[in-house]
Amino acid sequence: MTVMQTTAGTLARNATSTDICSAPPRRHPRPDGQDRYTISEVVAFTGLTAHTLRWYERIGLMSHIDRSHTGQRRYSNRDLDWLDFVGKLRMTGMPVADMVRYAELVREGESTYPDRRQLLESTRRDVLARIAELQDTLAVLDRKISFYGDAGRARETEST
Amino acid sequence: MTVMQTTAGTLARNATSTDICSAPPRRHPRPDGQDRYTISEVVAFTGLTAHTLRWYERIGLMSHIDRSHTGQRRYSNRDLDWLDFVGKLRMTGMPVADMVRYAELVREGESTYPDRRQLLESTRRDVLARIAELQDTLAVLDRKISFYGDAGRARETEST
DNA sequence: TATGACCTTGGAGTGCACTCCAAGCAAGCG
DNA sequence: CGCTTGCTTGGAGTGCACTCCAAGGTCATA
Repeated sequence: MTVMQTTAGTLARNATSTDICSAPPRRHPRPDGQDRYTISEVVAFTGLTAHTLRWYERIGLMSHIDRSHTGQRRYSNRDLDWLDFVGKLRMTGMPVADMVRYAELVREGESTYPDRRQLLESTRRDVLARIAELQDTLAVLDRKISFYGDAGRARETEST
Repeated sequence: MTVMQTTAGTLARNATSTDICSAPPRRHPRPDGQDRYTISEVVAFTGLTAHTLRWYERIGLMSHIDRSHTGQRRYSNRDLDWLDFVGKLRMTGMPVADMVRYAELVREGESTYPDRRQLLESTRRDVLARIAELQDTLAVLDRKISFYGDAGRARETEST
């Protein structure tokens, strides 16, 4: 355990260091203690839809969200951090099923550290490969763009 | 704009410069003249399935493929180049519908150069953005991996 | 207390990009 | 000639990741 990340003057010491581990330097909408966001607030913060948030919970991508006395969801800063991380994983192209697998590992506790690490390292390799592919693609695009070259000068002054 | 990237001594002069424009330095399986590949050969070269190849043709992502006297498809080196490029576009996350749009522009001839250029430039911007996102994700992964750190050392010696 | 915005659920529907199927034609081989 | 393998077609099916719906309960404001 023992988080310890000395990332300069981050006022982020917010991670309770239980499970989410090294928290990103994210500024939460409200400080810990008042972090009981409704689903629509989370929609506003994350850009996900309420449908998607409920669906994430149903499939086990999020552990059970805290509820108000009448059964409405109340998300915490921790949940926001998790959603943030899930967003990153999603960007890597990782299938949701694999993210659920990771979430399960997290729920199982510290004993799954090696598995989690392996999963992340394999993801890391995928990301590196994808970046390489994209850079390759970029080269192709540049070649074609320069071929079409000044032919495109005529119209469209708002090209940026 | 004016891209201008002087990428060393590109020996690429093979493009007939009709439509596909600046062809990538791809070595074709057979030289021009003997390039009448069956669908299963193209499957072997590209990794796509025969289903997908036929489907690409049906939706207009490929212009009509040459046929043998009995009606079987015979792909040319040019078709292979196009599939190569389509593969690149696909990697950028461009929806198939947009690729079809590009294919239509190509079919319409030189008059669409400006539109094609614009489309590619917008794609280029998307690619750059995606690379940036991925690099961001990489940083997050690295942070987490180093958190899980040596906890994962125990088993699995084949980590690479 | 009533109006309207917000929240709940299970289950069904959507859009994308394939992916497969059945029925049938064609070529090569013993 | 029959057999196998490969190719053809239109249309239907699949899997993923949402996305929406209907029917109803909750909450803040007038």
